[in-house]
Amino acid sequence: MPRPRSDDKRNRILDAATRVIVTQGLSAPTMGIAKEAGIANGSLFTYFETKSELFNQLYLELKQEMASVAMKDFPTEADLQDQFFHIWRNWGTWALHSPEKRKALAQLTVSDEITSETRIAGHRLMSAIGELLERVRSAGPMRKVPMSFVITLMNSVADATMDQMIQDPKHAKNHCKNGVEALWRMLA
Amino acid sequence: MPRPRSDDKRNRILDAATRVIVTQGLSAPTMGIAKEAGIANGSLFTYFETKSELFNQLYLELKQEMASVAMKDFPTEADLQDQFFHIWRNWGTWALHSPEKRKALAQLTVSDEITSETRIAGHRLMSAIGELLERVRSAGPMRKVPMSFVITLMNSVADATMDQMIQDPKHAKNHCKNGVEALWRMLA
DNA sequence: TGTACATGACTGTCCAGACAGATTACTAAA
DNA sequence: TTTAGTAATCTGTCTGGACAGTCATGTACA
Repeated sequence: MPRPRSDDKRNRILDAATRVIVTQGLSAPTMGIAKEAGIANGSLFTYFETKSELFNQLYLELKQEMASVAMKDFPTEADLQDQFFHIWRNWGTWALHSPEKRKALAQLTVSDEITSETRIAGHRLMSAIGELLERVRSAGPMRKVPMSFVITLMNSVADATMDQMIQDPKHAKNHCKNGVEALWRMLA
Repeated sequence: MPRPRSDDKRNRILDAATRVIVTQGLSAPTMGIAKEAGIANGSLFTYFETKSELFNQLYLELKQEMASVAMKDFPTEADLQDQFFHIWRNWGTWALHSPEKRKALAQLTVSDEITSETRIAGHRLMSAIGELLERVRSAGPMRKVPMSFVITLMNSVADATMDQMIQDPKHAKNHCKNGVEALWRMLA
């Protein structure tokens, strides 16, 4: 057997990319990412064929994390509103603890390096939340509004909320509550 | 007097930039913008010192247009909700007629080429709408929520609405109504 | 006729990705 | 346990292309 590729190194590259993207944006040289990860820039390309590939993988990784964080300790038996508040709190906590990951994800989301296949795969990761949202939508004032619109709305309110929490962490809990209540008024 | 700089040419550059940004993103070569505007690439730099400068100017120009479109035929005497619906309809119409400008503006907004001074100047252009929004906020369930948060929320709902309208123009009017009603439930 | 704009070839810089040689993890025969 | 063999990764230098901005020359307006 030949020399194996290390998962650890792959993760170090993804982590490094996250950090570098936050400070330098998506135009950051691969060289910088490699250096930050503690490897030669050439090695980066054995783990990710192209820079674009790296960004797409990172997008999925971050989206994945965001989805699984949201569902942590999910209260299966609680009522719909409590379930929603739960997810919201999880997101808030995550945003406060990993502001870099969130920033990087935001940059990747608006980038056109991310292919539509990657985006679709990303959506699939969020399907559990989508189903929950669907149950809220179909019973409220937005029952005749396309689901895609409702998803977009939820995402933007969530984003705005997390921004506010990060910008003014002292009242984070309050902002979190304000955000989810605003969403709830909108769709329930 | 020497040969004068032409305002027309300046506008042609800004228009060209809008179009090129939509199809190629902000990394579009200045060469392409110049060609699209029908001038030599060198000339672009007599009108805008740097590429960054061009983008900042374009951002302001678009923001300006968006603000003035919003206030067109403003019903000074109507009640608050009607005034808001009016603005919303104007935005919708604009989005349908100038989808390119909207896309370009969206790209510029998230770019870090746009300085904070430019952003502040951009906000000033929207102050009329801000004051209106303030009157709604201070009388509703969000009266204890920071204005900055409310502005962000309005912007995201507006964005989501316009996206939906462009994506499915047949039911644009409906989507427009759905959007503003969602906003209204949220803050009034 | 002077002054500023217009032009497009040109330059210096930057960077993604290739490459050639060094290194490593692992296997299997001795 | 040692050793030789193998196939992959790792490294850092190198290259080819792209691109923002310059500049020398030409041109048009007052």
